[in-house]
Amino acid sequence: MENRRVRLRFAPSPTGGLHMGGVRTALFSYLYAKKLGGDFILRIEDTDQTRYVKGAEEYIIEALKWCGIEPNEGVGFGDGPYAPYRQSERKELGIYAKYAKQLIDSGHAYIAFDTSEELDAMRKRLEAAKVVAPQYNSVTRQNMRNSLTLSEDEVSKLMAAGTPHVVRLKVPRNEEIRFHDIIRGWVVVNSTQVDDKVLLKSDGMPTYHLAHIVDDIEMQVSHCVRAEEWLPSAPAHILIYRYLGMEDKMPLLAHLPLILKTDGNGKLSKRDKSGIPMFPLNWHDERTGETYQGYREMGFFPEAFINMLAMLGWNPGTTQEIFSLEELVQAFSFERVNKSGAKFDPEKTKWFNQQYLRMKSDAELAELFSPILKEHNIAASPEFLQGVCKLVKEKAHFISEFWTNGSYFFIAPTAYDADVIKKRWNEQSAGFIKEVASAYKSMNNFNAAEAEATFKATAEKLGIGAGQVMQLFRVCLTGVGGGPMLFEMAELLGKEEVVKRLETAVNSIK
RNA sequence: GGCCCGUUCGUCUAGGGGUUAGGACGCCAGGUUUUCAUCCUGGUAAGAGGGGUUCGAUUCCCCUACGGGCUACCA
Repeated sequence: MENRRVRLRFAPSPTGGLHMGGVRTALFSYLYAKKLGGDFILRIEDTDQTRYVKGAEEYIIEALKWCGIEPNEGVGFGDGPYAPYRQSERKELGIYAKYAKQLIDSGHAYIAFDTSEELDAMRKRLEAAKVVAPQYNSVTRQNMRNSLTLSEDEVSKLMAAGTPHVVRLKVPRNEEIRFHDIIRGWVVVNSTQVDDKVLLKSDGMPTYHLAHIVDDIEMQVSHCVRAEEWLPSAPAHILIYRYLGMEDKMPLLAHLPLILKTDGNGKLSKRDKSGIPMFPLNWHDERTGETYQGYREMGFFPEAFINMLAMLGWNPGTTQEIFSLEELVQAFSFERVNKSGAKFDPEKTKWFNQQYLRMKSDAELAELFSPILKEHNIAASPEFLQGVCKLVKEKAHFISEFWTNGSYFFIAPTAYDADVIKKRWNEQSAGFIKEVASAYKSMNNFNAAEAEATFKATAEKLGIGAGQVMQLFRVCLTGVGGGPMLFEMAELLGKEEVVKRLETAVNSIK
């Protein structure tokens, strides 16, 4: 345990799109592994063949790549010294059966032949009898069909006949199980609360309980990081390690708090009313035909997504909120992870994206904006594009807003905000706009400062307060009442275009 | 129902026996920009309840309440 290499694994099961809670688990594991110069491993836990979803594994890999938290070992990342990293493949190697046998041989596990009908009947009986913990355990197993109640002869006979059976953990009665969690401290549970967990299913596949322990042992995993929902089964896991004689080599445990729904109560669901995605990338569920939007597709930067996720349940202990991945690696520790679940906040999530948007250079933004323009069949020079980005970035949360709020940079308006017209347009307006247009026309050096000076001079000449006509001028130029710096915008559009737009506006308003 | 985990502004959170209980998002107000947005400044708002321990408890302990998780041959 001491001085062993830091090795953390992210071990999702490919049963659907990886949601943000899973990404956060991966993130925290990645951060800790990197901080200590250890390994970050991706293991695929595909032991449930009935829930296996095609494409899920690829999705997980792509999502980790997009997030920038790439494993250095495991499925999709070049494997490594402990290959294979897919549990279905490891099962073929007989790894789990070997450990199960060891448990049976040492008297800590047994074979059970009960059918699901018999199991159901048992539970019904227990419930009817108002038994406090209706489960397969040290007392109820005495009335079931297993290698503990059947004679050796009967067992061999059933086995020889190929009778379906499972291997169960023989959990002792009334024993105190203590374990330490890095985030929660000491947790104590009485073994009477733990049921005789199935270790090996009747199809020969291990359950999660056996599989993850075997693999964590075999793969030299040092820390087992997972969501809080695993806390109740941790005592059973302690027992398995103990019976395997590996308790002293057990990974350190860290149970992460859950991410909760934005509205109301409960844990995150696939779809959320907030309009913020629950998945890193678009996820198409073939079974229902539904597509869930991803952060990537909605226009989030991976850095913003990761930053937001990191602050959900963890904090650096300072007031710093914006962290690059490298900074997170440096600052992270499980000691600063909260114990309680966190509702995630859509507004703050957008705010994070805005922060990252503002940090980008105009050239980078132009690069990101180009594909959107292409979709609209618009071509523009890099200089013009950067100029637009510079002006529109201040109020945007997403690159996509560059288009929704700034398409007028590329397409002259054909309609003018009716509210502003109604409020500001009067008998003087047309004359004023015409006057400005003609003044601009004769200018040689058309830039923001000159355009503004000329604008004001014209207003003064006509005896109009500049403030009265500014917004009107804006509407004539862009069609809308709000937007970036007015005269900067005029400079960018250029004299020709400005004059043309003003003239068009005068002719079409009213 | 049982077991486990949790509970500081609306949300994410800091702090921790004596603090004006701090920050961020949001919201509100003022200022700048003779428009809007940005930006700046300020404001709003919190330790579930009840018992202890203590000179003193948001902080430690207990109970209750509430929230969450688990209770499968799913992970």
